[in-house]
Amino acid sequence: MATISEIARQLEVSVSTVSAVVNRRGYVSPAMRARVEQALQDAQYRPNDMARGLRLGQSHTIGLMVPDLTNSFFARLMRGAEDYLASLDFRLLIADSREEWNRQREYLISFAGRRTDGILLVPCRSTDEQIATIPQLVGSTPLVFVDRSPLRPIVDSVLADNVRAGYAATNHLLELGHRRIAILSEPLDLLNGADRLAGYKKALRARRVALDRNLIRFGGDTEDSGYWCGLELFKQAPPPTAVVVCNNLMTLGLLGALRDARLECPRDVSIIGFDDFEWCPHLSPPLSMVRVPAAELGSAAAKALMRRLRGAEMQSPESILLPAELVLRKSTASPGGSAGAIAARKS
Amino acid sequence: MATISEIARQLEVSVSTVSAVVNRRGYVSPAMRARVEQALQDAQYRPNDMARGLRLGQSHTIGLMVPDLTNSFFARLMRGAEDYLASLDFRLLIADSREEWNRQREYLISFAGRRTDGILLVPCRSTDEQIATIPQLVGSTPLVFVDRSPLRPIVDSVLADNVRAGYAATNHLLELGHRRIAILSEPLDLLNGADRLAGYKKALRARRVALDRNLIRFGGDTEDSGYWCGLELFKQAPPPTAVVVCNNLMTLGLLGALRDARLECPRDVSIIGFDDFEWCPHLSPPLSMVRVPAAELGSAAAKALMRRLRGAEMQSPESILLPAELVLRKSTASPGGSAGAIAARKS
DNA sequence: AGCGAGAAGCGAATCGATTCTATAATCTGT
DNA sequence: ACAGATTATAGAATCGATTCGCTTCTCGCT
Repeated sequence: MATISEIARQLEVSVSTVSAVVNRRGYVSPAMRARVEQALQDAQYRPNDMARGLRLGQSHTIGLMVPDLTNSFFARLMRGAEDYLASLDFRLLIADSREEWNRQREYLISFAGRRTDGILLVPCRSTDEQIATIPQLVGSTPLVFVDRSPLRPIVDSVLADNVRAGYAATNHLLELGHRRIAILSEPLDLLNGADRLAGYKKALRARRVALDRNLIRFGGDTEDSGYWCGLELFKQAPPPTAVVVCNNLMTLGLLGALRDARLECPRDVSIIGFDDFEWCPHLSPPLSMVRVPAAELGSAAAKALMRRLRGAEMQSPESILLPAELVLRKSTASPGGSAGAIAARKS
Repeated sequence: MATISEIARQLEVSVSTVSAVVNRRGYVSPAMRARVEQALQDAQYRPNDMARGLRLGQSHTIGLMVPDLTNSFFARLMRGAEDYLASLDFRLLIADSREEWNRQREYLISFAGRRTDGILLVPCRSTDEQIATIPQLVGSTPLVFVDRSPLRPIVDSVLADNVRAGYAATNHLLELGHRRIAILSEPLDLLNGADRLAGYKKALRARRVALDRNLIRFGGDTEDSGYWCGLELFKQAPPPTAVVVCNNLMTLGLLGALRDARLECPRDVSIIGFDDFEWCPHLSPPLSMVRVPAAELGSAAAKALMRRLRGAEMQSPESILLPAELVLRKSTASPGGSAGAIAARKS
């Protein structure tokens, strides 16, 4: 592939002239410009981004790490970030930690090695000590947490308003008349898991419904964990009449557990999940969900990161909350068994 | 972030010595090695990949472009490629063309600019002329088509055995007794769309069932196109009793069309889709699918690309076909209406 | 003692761009 | 016609690594 100095030699001009043409800056006569542009065309010249990045000390690249790219929630988040960044002519480097700290670690080091200008991180589950090492891994690269963040935020974060979302989901079930409401929570190591559970507790307290520890289960971000936690829940006597499920994969798992326990939704048990996805309307039954605005999280995070990049270096960590929306379909009903699909409303 | 020469100056040694330690090559005394390693540790040194790549003339990076990252099929394909490449210490640069030629074009140029060592391309729908320009966009970067390829392959490609898959799906319906079998095909600009349709035709011919042009519809890779094509199909008199749908998004759309046309699956119409996905078992009804081995496509393509990279430059284009598998659930039955779930078998 | 081999480390060129400075050429106004 | 400004181009340093060749030093062997 042609280099700028090859072009210059061939034209018998200096590299600085060719560079001036490529970057449209400096004084170049129209005649010279035309001659150079023709040569660039002919040679299929593409500037070497590594050389350019080395010289400029920046790569025009943002790293984005998510815990599971096959989860459409994160794919949509990525699109939101990509749309915004592409408009500023930044490229996105995508990495998938698969919820494994070691992968995440390797990728962060790789981001640092490539000198990405900034990093958007949906952190994988990890211990506090691991989280604390992140700044050392990425050096001085600006970083923004998206969707998930450590309990004690160390840098900017962009999250859904999970307390309100958890509250709204639980409250909807309470309004339908449920009193034995279970929750399939995420681990509490990250803020969104903790916040959703907090919202759940808050809603119960507001209605003076006693908290039953047996109705709180902790799963992971897998279908399996939803399945097994679900089976355990329904083994209890009396079983819960409704379940709040804190992410989409666990929701699918719970659906499987219902099937195997020969329970019908929403007749025997109501379900409300998190992280709406495209095929929810086609499931049986069509699932009521808390729709977390994935794409908006991505773009808002990208925006926050860019703000850090240009100036604003030294400001204290900031946390942005985006509202989530309750989408009601057919998986929730009154505990008696009567159909109870209620008009959708904002949380 | 520390550079190699800063480390060298601080230690009062030459950069070549530090480099030798970093890369474990050349003669360095144990004492010196220890001293340098300590300094590297302390300074959190990470080699600058841009500088290294510039010098070495290679980036240790492979570009992967897919038409839709929110489609779990492509996400799984990506994982297959990533797993294999990570084991060789290559990094993956992921791009999402969103089925738009211009995006794909920009990303390919960006890949070339970064001097990716190779490219894995699931091409977006495009005209023959557009396809023909691809080699110019990427220069001499080795390229492998994955999952989709142009009708006349110009470089290596790794595909599913789509003729056999289309044949198997259609044949299954024929065996159940269907005679009016529609197909929701993809456009014929790329090989897999054409091949699946060819398999369909071949199966009909083998059973001496006449081809009805009205039963062949062309959609895109969207839920919408599946919905509208589906509505049109069922407006006909007599309507088809079964449909082969050539990708997963159209399948979801068709499901919506069935609902709106008040048809029940499989009682009124049988459906068999392509590109199995995780939540198929939870749909209503659980969908029978042709499972295309997404991860295997990804890893096989990565493997083929690496083969090109080390030697084998000058060999003629090669095409690898991977078998697809028929997964039968509850969306297919005999046309009379009797349930007809049949034990799964290999295609 | 003399010689060569190998070890240990240094210095400089190089990759492909950008950009500052220097210089040559042209133009402007009086 | 000439000082001074402006325009057009060339040259060289620089970014952060790698790597080749060179020098110096230490041994071991005869």
